[in-house]
Amino acid sequence: MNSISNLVDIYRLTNRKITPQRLAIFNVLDSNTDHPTAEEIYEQVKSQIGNVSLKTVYQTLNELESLNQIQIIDVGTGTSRYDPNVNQSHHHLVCQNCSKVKDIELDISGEMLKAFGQNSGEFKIDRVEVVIRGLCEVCLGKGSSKQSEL
Amino acid sequence: MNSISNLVDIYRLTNRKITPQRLAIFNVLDSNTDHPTAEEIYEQVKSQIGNVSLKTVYQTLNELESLNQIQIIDVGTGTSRYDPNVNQSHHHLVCQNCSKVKDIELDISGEMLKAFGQNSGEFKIDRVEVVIRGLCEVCLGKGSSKQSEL
DNA sequence: TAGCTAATTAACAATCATTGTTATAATATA
DNA sequence: TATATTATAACAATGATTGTTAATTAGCTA
Ligand SMILES: [Mn+2]
Ligand SMILES: [Mn+2]
Ligand SMILES: [Zn+2]
Ligand SMILES: [Zn+2]
Repeated sequence: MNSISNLVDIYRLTNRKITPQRLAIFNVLDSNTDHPTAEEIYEQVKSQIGNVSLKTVYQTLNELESLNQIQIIDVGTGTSRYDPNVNQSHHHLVCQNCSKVKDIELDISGEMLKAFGQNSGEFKIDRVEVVIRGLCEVCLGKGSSKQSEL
Repeated sequence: MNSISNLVDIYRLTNRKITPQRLAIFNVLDSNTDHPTAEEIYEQVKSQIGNVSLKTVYQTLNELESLNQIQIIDVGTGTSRYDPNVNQSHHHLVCQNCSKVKDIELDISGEMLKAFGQNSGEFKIDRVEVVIRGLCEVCLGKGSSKQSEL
């Protein structure tokens, strides 16, 4: 994601209005590395500006994606995650216990991409997404098989 | 997935009943490489034995997964795919145009796994899933940006 | 082969994430 | 400040999946 001021510029240039709701959403996303859900973003925005609707949050997030300012990722946890990290190519670690998502930098290039291409037949590769499942450091500490205990 | 007769054995051994619905579902899944959705399996079963409920299909599929006889995969197309290929470790190609899912054999081992492990910090890796997005051979033929034209 | 019982099914309602609709409100600009 | 345009909120709707439960069936046994 660009900086908030850049986003404001982008919104102005594309004839979109700068509303308190949008600014608050930009703010929550800004350098956020938590891969929050729409609901989580909604809660944070609400605590900042009092009132938003979940619909507005979804709308703005979809808009930001179509402007290539965020990435909507689905790692199979049932809800989409919103990721402002679009400038740096990266992949994801997903905790099988607490569902937290963390970035991992992997160079999918050279040898790997070659190997992928060789096996893919007639398929024209656009992008490669790697999801690594396992246990995060927090869940490793506690017994590994427990469900998220508060 | 095991062969159908093996599945029947597994079901007998675990005190489950061999019903026409279940047999038909086994049959649809048997050496199926299409990664069908529950709905698609439901339609095929219905054409075979006349009546099933979608709920029964979902139930049986979840059961087969917990018996490790199929794999439920979510490649972000909004609906789960059911994959009987569990004996052979593999990954997936997903067409961005028609959403078809195809298997791809990739050796995620040696160099790659080492690289993954080095970047993953304290994270304990259980499994690595690779999703390769792009265009399948069929969609490459037609103009690439069209939606599935019948 | 008929009867018994536990397991299964089908019908239906419910859930959850996400999107559609629309009347009201707020922003940008002249 | 008035006006045009865009955005918001409230609410309903959707689609995939799961929950509930009464009726049915498979598999065993007499
Ligand atoms: Mn990320
Ligand atoms: Mn597969
Ligand atoms: Zn965890
Ligand atoms: Zn295709």
